[in-house]
Amino acid sequence: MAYWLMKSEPDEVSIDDLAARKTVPWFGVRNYQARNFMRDAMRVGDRAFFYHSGCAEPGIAGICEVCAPAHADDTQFDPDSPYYDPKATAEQPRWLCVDVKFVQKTRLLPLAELRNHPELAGMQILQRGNRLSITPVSAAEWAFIKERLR
DNA sequence: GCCAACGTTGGC
DNA sequence: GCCAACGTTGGC
Repeated sequence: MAYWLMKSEPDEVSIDDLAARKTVPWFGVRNYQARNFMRDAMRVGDRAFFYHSGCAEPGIAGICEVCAPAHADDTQFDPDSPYYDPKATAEQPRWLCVDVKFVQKTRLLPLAELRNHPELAGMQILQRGNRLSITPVSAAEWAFIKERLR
């Protein structure tokens, strides 16, 4: 079982939205590295920190769990979607998503606080210029952060 | 709104 | 295959 950090803009899907909907497809990933994590490395049962980005209070907002393996992201086929990709076809989808289910909402653990812990300095999300929306989290980082989410 | 960093595109 | 230009991400 592996651990992850998954970014979402709360305007689009917040931890409260996930709590209300129970499960959501992780649609809208348009980066090959993040797609490949979903396709090749994420497994049902993996857990992830649900991170709010692009908002007033960026940080970890909760925990979710992968509940379906990677499948075609429907938004790539929808001309009305901002995630539409004209080069994608049903036979050869380009973009995939896993489904995640709600596990718990936590206190908001701000990005600034993550940066304060030397134990977390190696986290990919904290590296300069990092933009990847899905990043792996080590077991040690997972345990350290979970302890501080109470 | 600004800006640094990064990924993608497309001409050559 | 190179690389400049462009668009996007995301914190501040």
